[in-house]
Amino acid sequence: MKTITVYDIAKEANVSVATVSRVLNDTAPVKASTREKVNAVIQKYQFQPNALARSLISKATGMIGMILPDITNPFFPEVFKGAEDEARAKGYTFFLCNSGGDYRRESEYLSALKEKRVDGIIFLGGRINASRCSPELASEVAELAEQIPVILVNGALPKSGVHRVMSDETLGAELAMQHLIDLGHRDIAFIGGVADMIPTMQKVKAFKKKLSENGLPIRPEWVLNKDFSVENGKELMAELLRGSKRPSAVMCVNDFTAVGAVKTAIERGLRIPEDISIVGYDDTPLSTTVIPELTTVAQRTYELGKQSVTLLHQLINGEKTKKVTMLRPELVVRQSTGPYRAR
Amino acid sequence: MKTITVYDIAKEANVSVATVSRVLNDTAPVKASTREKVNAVIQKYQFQPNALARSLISKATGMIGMILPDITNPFFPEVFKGAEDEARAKGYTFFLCNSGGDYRRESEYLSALKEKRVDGIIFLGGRINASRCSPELASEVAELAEQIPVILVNGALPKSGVHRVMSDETLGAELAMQHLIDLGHRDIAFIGGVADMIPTMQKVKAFKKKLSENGLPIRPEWVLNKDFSVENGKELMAELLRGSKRPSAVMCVNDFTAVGAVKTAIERGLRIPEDISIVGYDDTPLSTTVIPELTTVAQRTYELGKQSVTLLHQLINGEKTKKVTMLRPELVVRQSTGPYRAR
DNA sequence: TTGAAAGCGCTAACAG
DNA sequence: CTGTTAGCGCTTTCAA
Repeated sequence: MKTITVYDIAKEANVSVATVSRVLNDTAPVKASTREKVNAVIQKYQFQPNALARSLISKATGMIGMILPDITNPFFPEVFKGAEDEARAKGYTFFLCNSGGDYRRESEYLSALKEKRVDGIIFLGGRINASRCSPELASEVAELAEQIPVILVNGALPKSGVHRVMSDETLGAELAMQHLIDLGHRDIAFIGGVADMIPTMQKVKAFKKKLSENGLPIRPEWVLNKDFSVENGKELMAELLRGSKRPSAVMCVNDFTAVGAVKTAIERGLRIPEDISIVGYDDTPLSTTVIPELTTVAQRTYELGKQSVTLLHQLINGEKTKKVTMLRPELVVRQSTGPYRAR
Repeated sequence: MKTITVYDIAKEANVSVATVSRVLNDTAPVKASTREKVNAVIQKYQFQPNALARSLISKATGMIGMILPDITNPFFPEVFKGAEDEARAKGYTFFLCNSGGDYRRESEYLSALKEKRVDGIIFLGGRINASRCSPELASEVAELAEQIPVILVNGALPKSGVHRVMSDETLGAELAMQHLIDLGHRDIAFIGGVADMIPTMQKVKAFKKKLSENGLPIRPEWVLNKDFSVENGKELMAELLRGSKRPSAVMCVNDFTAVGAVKTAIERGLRIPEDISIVGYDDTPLSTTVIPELTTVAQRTYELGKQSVTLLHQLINGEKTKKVTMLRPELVVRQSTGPYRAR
């Protein structure tokens, strides 16, 4: 089936392709009668101009690429949704690239997106969370960012001026800790996360800082990392419970590990929050799904996506914007935390 | 910054653009020394050919569009992941379009994807689940499917031969019901879903069929629909519990409503499964997150995505494929169901 | 207002 | 093996 082009329209409407283009884009005055005639033919054939050909000339594709580590982690769909809602009005469509946090795949996608000439890229996870991101990996992104607008979400690249939108995870962790301390807890543990990923490091640092500030000892055996899964939450909670003394409160790196922690605690016959308080992070839908519902830190995930697009759009239009946008997280108190009770 | 093209490469390497193209695509023999020379220049400038220009000629973009109703529902990211994993190896990139189930937005995206000349489209939710999909809405997709390969996932269009990959939801619902009946339950309710959406209808039908087959009465007040949310699960469970007689088992349209049902049941002091059995549907990650873990029906979500791409790829290559691929769901027994106990 | 013609960056005959 | 050239489908001067 022959694809129909502006030439076909032009011929049938007895005008030139230039005129067809003009009515298509409303880019120059066209006599009303001519316009109607052309539109009629366009209607008749349901003609849609080839976006590829257009983009080839205009140098704009209306496409944004989003690279993220794991779309099955409910945090990311929320970011995506925020981004898409903001972008749709502006006429963008999204490439979604699931990197699995794998640097190789990130590179492949970066390259593919560049070839496809996306107007901008939103990058999450993977290398931009690594505490020691290799110079090659970093400069790959930094160099790309000089050709195509790039926004880093909740991450950073060593000595590169790439634009970022961030949730203040240090503050978030402090909020959670302060809450626990206000409830009278003194024996607090931290579980989950990857020790050399920046978000984890920031949280651990805030955790320790809050302990110190309040004259509480830091017990190394109460700072357990591994990954971000429910499974890991279970394991680490079990490990905590194996110790001679058990904490009265546990701060978790995210909602997944918090859920795991809750499950293990309950299995072991502990009541939450009477026997042990647990706080999550991210405020994913998961947190209201568990029993008891999770006290957690909301990092305004949706907003993260939205802001990224707003910024990206400004960048694409050549406007100057601030390098770092910091979003303020909020503590959401639900059922999994309660006052300290002496045993 | 000037974008560099094959001409720049050609000039610097002292060859013609044709030769550059040849080494780029390995489409005709090139003398080894020439090839090296060209490659060196390509390396030097980190040249990447413009995919738009390529696609304009080749009539293939390596892009697949996926339209789905709600990326924050964990069912869909899983489908996406299956699709992407399969597609990545084949060199495709994905447009992800979140329709919100809104027909208007579906149409907008359909149109945008067509303009962008995607190689194929995977369509989920929205109109293809409506029991009475208007002829215009249906033919919009059907007509598009004659120009671009389209796969419908877990849905259908009235009298249209569009290719589909489906999970057998009738069988799935029967499996769940049989399980409850085998456990000795006779007072079974069904909650959740939208009454005029096909997946809900199929499940309700299977639900009723199983009751009849086993000589059990169908109580209209025990078939409650509204939507697919956790909130709705809570509400409908509450309504069930308000009745004079309460069911000993509840089948839910999906895991969300099942979680809601579990929460309300526990709040009301019921033990699960001792006092009431609850079964979900979809086997989303949610189901292992709740306490007790959900007995549910796995519809092999990941596989759904994977198969869609396999099929789409065949269609794109002009191969003949069967119109309907039916995947067999499986019952996953966990903790939320148990034998009937007389009260 | 309108048309002719020159590209956008690349591939693919067709010659040599 | 390699170069010339004509497009792919559209927009955009430049003239008329």
